[in-house]
Amino acid sequence: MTAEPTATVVTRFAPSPTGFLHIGSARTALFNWLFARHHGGQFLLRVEDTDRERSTQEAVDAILHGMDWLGLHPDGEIIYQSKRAERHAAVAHQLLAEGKAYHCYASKEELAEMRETARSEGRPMRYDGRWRDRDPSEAPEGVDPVVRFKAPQAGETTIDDAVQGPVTIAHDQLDDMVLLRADGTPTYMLSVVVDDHDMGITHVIRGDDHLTNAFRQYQLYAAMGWNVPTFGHVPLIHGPDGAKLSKRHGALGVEAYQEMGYLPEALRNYLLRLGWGHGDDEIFSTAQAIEWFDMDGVGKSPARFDFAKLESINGHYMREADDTRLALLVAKELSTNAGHALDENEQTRLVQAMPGLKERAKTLVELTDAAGFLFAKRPLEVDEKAQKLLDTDARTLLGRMHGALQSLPDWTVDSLETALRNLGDAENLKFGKIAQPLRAALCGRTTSPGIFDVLVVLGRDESLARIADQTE
RNA sequence: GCUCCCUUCGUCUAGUGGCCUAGGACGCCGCCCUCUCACGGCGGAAACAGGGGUUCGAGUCCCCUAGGGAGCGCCA
Repeated sequence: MTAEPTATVVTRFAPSPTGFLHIGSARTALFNWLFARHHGGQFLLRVEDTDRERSTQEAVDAILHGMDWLGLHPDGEIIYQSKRAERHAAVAHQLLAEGKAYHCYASKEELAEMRETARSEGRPMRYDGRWRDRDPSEAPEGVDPVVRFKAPQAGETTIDDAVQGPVTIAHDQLDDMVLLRADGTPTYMLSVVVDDHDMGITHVIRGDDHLTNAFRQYQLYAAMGWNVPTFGHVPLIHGPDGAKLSKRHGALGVEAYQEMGYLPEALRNYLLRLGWGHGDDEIFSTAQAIEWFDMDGVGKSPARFDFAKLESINGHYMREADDTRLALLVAKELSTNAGHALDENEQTRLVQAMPGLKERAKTLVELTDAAGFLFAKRPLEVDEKAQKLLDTDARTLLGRMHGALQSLPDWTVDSLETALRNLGDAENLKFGKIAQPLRAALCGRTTSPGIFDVLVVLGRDESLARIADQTE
């Protein structure tokens, strides 16, 4: 792998495969993707699997699926960090040879003690550099040393962060970080820098939690004489209470959002709006998002996750979504969750009912539920509220409706509406008194799409049969 | 403990010294539409964390306080 200086902007998403694609990570990926697309650059994916103990193939798959579902397709090949350990180590050895790194033989106990005293004395908890200039001949027997970076001790570094603005930190706050473990494997801090450099990354857009890491990484770039990428540290997503995002509050994998019935474009729109703004705009097409996205629109403060707004946006996208696509999604939901595979007739009926259905649902789960009456077997299960509507008067009225509808020459919204309104007038009833019992009989519940649409979608035979079921 | 970051309606945000009597969206409340539920329309309540400066003028600049967050591993 070599640096590709051809593209002006190269971003990357670098998750560690230790679980699902976390919602916060998904947003980070989205920002990187958008930034790259906006600038006509590249968006690369690097799997940070150097922690062999915790990394799993399932997690890699989950991340890939999540990104795919959200439509965040990476450019180029996926880089696996674990496969690059030799190169990372080589860089460490180069640093060692140049006197910019050194062997450290301090034991874990010593390190712990160091932190303890530092803390009690009110100093930062740092490695004190005891092996920094010590002669290697003093090395204890039988101890495998780690390689530490010889970080500058005086002065300070300022990073002009694309999100946070200029941030300065004094060098005495940073200790000599470990580059190579005692077993010779590279640490994260080394690997990221080497990989980002080798991959030609120009913009490192990642979570806020890496802000202080950026300074150590900056020093590494400097020691190697490499160009330092632009950093952009985006604030983390918080829960509704302002604290860390908990599972209950949305700290889930994107597949969980899929299961909750959200559309990918809705989740994407929501995530984009969370911590980024473009004037008063709320809804963005992909093209608009790409056109408008830039780092200066990213907010500096952490945002709280709000399901209510996600639902609202999802409702918007559901209403806009294609009927056939929605019907397919509902069918899938039905077959996986209810074991009910729709036949061709049912599928057609579902598509036909979709315009009335999708306007009333905020998620695919609600949509599927609302579509239930279409496939219900007679005699219908009637829920409690609907049952209440079907009192004796209503049932006799249903009998008359049955009579009036039975003789209709054609079964269309117009003819049905005329017939039923006439009946209402004749009986001197408000139309609600007609529609509600009819809805209860037809759907087994008190809410549904417009009643004429329901009749048409169900068809003459099924409608009349369902009405008849409730008249005796 | 130390360092860094953050702070406009309940939430997401607009706002880059006068356009702010602080705008939009979600949510909430009321009304309208109406066959139910939604959608849609109209209207309403609702915020510049607090205190000092700078300035003719501060939500916007500076300082302090408070609150929140992150980092401080031979994890990533």
